[in-house]
Parts: sequence; C-alpha cells; structure tokens
Amino acid sequence: MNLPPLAAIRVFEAAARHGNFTKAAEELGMTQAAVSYQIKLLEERVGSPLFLRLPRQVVLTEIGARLAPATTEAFEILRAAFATTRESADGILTIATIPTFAATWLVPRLGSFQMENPALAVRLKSGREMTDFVRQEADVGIRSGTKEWAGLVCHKLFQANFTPMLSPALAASIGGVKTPADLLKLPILDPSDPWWNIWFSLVGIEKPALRGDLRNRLGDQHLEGRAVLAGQGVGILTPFFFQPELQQGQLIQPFDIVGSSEHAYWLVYPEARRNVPKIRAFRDWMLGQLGEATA
Amino acid sequence: MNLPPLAAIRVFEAAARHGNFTKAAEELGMTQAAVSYQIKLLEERVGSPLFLRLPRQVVLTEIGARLAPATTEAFEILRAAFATTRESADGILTIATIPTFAATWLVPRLGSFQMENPALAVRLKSGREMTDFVRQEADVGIRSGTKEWAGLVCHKLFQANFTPMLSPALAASIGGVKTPADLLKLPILDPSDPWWNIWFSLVGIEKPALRGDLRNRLGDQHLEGRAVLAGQGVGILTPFFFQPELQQGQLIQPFDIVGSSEHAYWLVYPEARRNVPKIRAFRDWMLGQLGEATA
DNA sequence: ATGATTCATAAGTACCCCTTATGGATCATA
DNA sequence: TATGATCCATAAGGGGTACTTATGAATCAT
Repeated sequence: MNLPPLAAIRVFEAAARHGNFTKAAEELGMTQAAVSYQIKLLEERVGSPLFLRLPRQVVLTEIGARLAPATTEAFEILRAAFATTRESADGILTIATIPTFAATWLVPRLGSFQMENPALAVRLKSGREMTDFVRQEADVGIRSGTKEWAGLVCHKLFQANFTPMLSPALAASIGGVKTPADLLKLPILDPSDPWWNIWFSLVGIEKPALRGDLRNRLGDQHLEGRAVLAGQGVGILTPFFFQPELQQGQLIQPFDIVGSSEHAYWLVYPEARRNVPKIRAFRDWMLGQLGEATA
Repeated sequence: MNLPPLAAIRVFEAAARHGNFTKAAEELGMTQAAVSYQIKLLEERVGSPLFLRLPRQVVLTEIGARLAPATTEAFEILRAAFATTRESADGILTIATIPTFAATWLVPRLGSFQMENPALAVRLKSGREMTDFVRQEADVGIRSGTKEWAGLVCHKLFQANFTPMLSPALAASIGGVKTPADLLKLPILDPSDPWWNIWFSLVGIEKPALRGDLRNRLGDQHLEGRAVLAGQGVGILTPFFFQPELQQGQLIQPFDIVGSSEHAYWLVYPEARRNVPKIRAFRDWMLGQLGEATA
C-alpha cells in the first residue's frame, strides 16, 4: 500500500481543518493556487473527490470527511513527537569526558552550571576512549591531545603539566621534602609513568632510582590522586586538577618546577553544532570558569 | 511548530524500522544515497543525531528512539485511513439520476446489477437539477439534454420520444380510441405540455382543443404516468419508460406515431474517471441492459 | 589479502511544486 | 444592475529539492 504524496496529505489536512483553501494556504505559507493543485493531485491519487466545490466554499465529501480526522490525528502525533524531541534535545546536555577531568574539575563545578542554566539537565559519559561524535551520543567532549581535530571546534583548556605531589604526613615521615632527591626516599606510585623521567631530568637527575611497585598502575590520574591523598606514596600529578587540595594543605607540591607535556586538555564539539544553544551555554560557562580561575 | 520535511520523516520511519539504510531504500524504492541524504537532512532540522553510525550498522540514538515509534504510529494511521478510503470509495457507486428514470427503469433493474456486482453498494441521488460532478457527490449521472457535455463521457441511452397514452378503462369510456381526434373527447393531463402540439401536428391536427385543467402540471413524467394508470386522463409519455405497463395491458398506446424531441437521455461521468472499476462496471451493465431490451 | 557490505559524499540532473497571472462564479452593496 | 470582494481553477514558467550515479572509506568475512 503506497501512500499518496505526503505534501498533498499535509495540504489536505490543513484544508479540511479550515474548510477553506485560502486559509489553509496562509497557514502553510503558500499560495492558494498551490493548495488547489495539491488537493487536485490527491483526489486523482485517491480516485475520488475529497471536496465539493460549492459557491465560495468547499465542503468535504463523504470520503474526505472520513479521511480528514485520521490525517489530523497523524499530524498531531508527528507534531507532538517532534516538539517534545526538540525540547528534550535542547534540554539535555551530554558531556563525554575523561574520568579525571570529570571527577576533579567538572563535577564539583556542575552546581554552578546548573544555577546558570536551570532548564538544562546534564548527563555525563566518562570514558577513556576518545569521544567520537559520529558513534557516540554526546553534545560536547573533553579530551586530551596534542593538536586540534578536523571537523571539531576545539577550545584549549589547559596544558597537561605535571609535578610530584604527596601528602603532608608522608613528607613529615622523612622530615620534610627539601630537595628533589628526597623524593627518592619515598615510595613512588606508578614508577612506570614516563613523566617521572622527564621531571627528574628537569631538576638535573637522570635515571632516578624510583622506589615502588611497577605494578601500581592505577591508570587514572584521579585514582592516583586519591592514593596520594591517603599517603600511600608520591604521585606525579597535574596541579590543575588538585588546586583545592593544594590550597587546603591536604596535598603538598614541594617544587614549583613542572614538567610540560605536549598534551593539552580540550573542550570540543562538532563545528556544525557550534550554535546549538545548550552547547553555546556550556562553552561560555566553561571558558568563564577557567578565566576566573586563572585570573 | 513546523514539522521537518515530510519526505525526510517518511525515510526516517522506514530506516528506523529496518535499522538499516539500504533496506529502507529498497522498501521506499530509492537508492541508499537518497536515504542517507534525507536522514542527514532530518538530523540537521531536528538539531541532533538520530542514528549512531556503527560499523556496518546504524542504531537509533536516544532521541531517535523516542521519535521512531511516534512516526511509525502516524504512518500506520495514514496507511490505514487511505487503505479503507480506497476500499470504500471503490465499494459505493453513487448514481445521480432523473427521478423518472430512477423510478421507471433503474430501480426495477438494480437487482440485476447487484447480482453481477455483489461487492458494490449502490446509492441513488435523484433530483431534477442537472448532475454537477464538481458540486455533488456522484460517480455517474443520468440526465437529459440535446448534446454531449464537455469533460464528460456521454453514452446516449435513448431518444426522448413521446406519444399519447391512457388506461384501458378510460379508452372504453368513449368506446375505444380509433382516431387521434378521439383523444380530444377525453381529459388531458397537463395540456400545457408542448409535446401535445408537436404530436397533434404530426397527425395533421393543428391547434388541438385540449380538454383539461391547465394547472395539472405534475412536473414529472413518472407521476404523470401514475395518474394515467389511474385513469385520470390522457398523458403524453415516453414509451421507453412504460414498456412493462404497455406489455401487460395496464396502459394503452393507441397510435404508433411518436413525436421525437431533440432531447435524449444520457449516461454521463467525468472523463478523468472513465477507468474507475465501479464506473466501468455500471456502464457495461447499463449498455448491456439497453442492448438486450432493443434486441 | 580480497571481496562483500554498509554508509557518506560529491556532482549533476530531472521534475515536482510553487508562484504569478488570469479567469469564472458567486455574493454583497450601492 | 453594476461594481467590487471573495473564493477556487487553471495555465505557464522557473527554481530548487530530491533524486541518481559514481566513488570512497571503513569494517567484516573468507
């Protein structure tokens, strides 16, 4: 069963509702001639007249009258579906983010975003894989990398610096950390991390003898940070992620020297959607937050 | 609230149902590229992706999944509506006919048509006004006129002949009708009918002195025929309409001479619908009936 | 490694659909 | 009765959408 042309059905629906071709044309934003044309088309397809042409008015035929309510109902369903879709699509912001960033920076600040955008619901998808906007449902992504990506708008959030950190208790256990070499007395969380060699090289120590279990690979800087906070060892972390803990003294950054990786963290989203309101709102909020923090 | 392009919605519905652009394209009779194009169009209109493009398959996104059932439902409604419409339109034959023809010829024979076309229901609309297929709901019309009409297929049914008729009792009341002049002794139903002058002229009598009340204008040959049958007077009638009564002797046609009007009775229907099955069926049956009657 | 399958994209074209313009018919008003 | 307003039908013509074709990329199977 093939439906008649949908454009014709739509015109018929409006014309039946108004009982007037001219008014239907106005509603649909087209000319009266176009309505007349489409109705005629539909009548030929259906095989019988749908309207009786009375002087200065049109009236549904029996068949037209039977058809009209069904078409109206169908279009109501479509209108409702697409209306709520638009709302829900506009009302839910899905952020695909690196777990560390989510836990240390984003989640604590989401309250502020919600305050500014009470109509927006936020959904987080944190995962290690790089956000692929074609294969995953996400509005914006937070990822790390060395350069920008084609097809995406990329806002550089911060550089992935790193420096050793430890808990005050652990530092006290050896009478405080005065020189980089002091760190070698303490257990190192994840000694396999290449950042260690880079950092020690910066302070003049090549091939440091790191104490610690090579199997300690928590795999995620956020988890490593929790271990450091618990005093389980020294970690090499990105200061940006642990600003509150550093300020409150729960964590110590013994040296100002930071290593600089070529990686940076980025906020990204498809170029085609750069003007979607919820995406603009999130971008503006996020860049604002970073601006305040650095200012 | 403006709906996205309906063509795109239709494609989306099929694609969602199949979960496969290629299959949807087959169902819709178009190429896979066209499906891809329409889905992309719809996604841009909606403002968010509707499918996730996974390797060798597509999967509905959350928004797509919410949209899909509604679209399917809407199209089901439309499909059902137009399917039953087609059936019902095909199943009811509406005949707009002159009352006389309906009463004297058509109705007595409709049983035969029903036997041949058990699936067709017949609806009669008898009225004096000429059938206007634009302003009235009718599939075929029976009308009288002098020539064919533009835009309509016209089958000439018979010429509107006329000749005096009366009941046997009335004829006996004056010892039988032997010559046309005998008729002048009897009351004439509707002496104002112009057919009288024409007929008497044919038999050599100019300006006949007709007895009868000028106000007797029944207006319809069928009603006049009933009055003649009741013996109320002489009528000038079309033999075609009263064949059964003539054969059974309820009515007498005293003279073979018939007047011939330029009017004829026609079966007509819009040219554009000449091949609609129910119309073909009726035309074939009707012409067949007339052929038998004259043969 | 090769072919099959699936979707995306670019280019080009056909034709549908709409607009413009006009006419016919009816109704209202002077 | 004439004149204007309203409403729909129709013809002509152009623009643009929505196809098709062709090709590419990615994945999966053999």
